[in-house]
Amino acid sequence: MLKLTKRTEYGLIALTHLAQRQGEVVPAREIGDRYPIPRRLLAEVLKDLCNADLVASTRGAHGGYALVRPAQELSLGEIVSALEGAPTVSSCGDGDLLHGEHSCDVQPICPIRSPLVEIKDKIWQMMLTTSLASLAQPHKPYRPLASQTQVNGSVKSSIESP
Amino acid sequence: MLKLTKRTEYGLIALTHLAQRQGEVVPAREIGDRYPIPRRLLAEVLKDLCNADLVASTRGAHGGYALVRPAQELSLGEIVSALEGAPTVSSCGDGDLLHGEHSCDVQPICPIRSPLVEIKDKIWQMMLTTSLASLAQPHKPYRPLASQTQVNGSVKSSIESP
DNA sequence: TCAATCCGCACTCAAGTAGTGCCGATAATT
DNA sequence: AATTATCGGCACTACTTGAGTGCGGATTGA
Repeated sequence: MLKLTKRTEYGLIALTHLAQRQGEVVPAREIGDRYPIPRRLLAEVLKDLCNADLVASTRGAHGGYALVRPAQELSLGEIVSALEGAPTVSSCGDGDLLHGEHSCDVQPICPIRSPLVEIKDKIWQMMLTTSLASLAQPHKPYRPLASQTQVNGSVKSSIESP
Repeated sequence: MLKLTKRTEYGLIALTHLAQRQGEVVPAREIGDRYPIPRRLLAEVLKDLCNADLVASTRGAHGGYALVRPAQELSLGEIVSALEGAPTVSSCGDGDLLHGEHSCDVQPICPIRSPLVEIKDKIWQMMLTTSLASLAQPHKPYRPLASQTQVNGSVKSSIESP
């Protein structure tokens, strides 16, 4: 339903916490104490981040986790990719579609493949160009993008649905 | 996992088809014949689009569906919202968060709420400013956004994951 | 040795998604 | 009036994914 999972949410919280103690080795327990995240799940998430080489783990007493790169160089895209895979948006178009390849059972007459892929890539690009550091900062008020595919007026703002 | 559902995919196919016959009343059967979409599911999707007043239905023989507005004035956001609700991205921040309200069990120390909401809104804004008409057109090659939160180099391009 | 920590396997439970069946209501055609 | 093509609504099954948990083993510092 186009939403990020709890895993990602927890991962972002953990990474943000690690970012605040850059250079230090922080045990998972400390993070679990500070935020209402199920300990066991947090461990799972940290393991994934470790496998993706976004954090480094130290075992044994006084062990824990640490960022392998400064938060400015960690993109949201990498984090999401590590925790739930790259966003796909549509079921077709998961391959290397920017260059014309595809495999989709609605093909070859599927009229929406390429545009949907374009949307996927927009989202993905945004994530790749958003750093963990920028997430940890207090954010600026939202400012709509200058979009290239404008809708002629009459865009409803009744966005939320039950 | 940050993807649109089949319902939305089918809906976009159907709407694109309707857009090509703007003004005409097209039976669901015609759409079902042209694309490998389960008939029954397609009917379900069209019903939802009808309830959301994106298409109008005519019953009886020679009945069918038609767009209520030209495709240029139909936003992707409206369509997605009709078929699967507005994107939430994070579990917290589903209310009117642009103006400071929130309810989240990780609050008040959740360090990622606002930024995640910001991301959600970026995605949402993109969908609201993308028209159905632009989806139906052959798309231009992808061009990265000029983003305001650039990552310092070293953004991996190994995007796809198993 | 002991305690704190990470590591790995496997499992339950709930929720969401995909898809289907059936029959009634409506309306043009004959 | 009967027929046929179409939409409308209810309810159901099967599958996939997500959230969360238990347990014991391996590693390392004190």
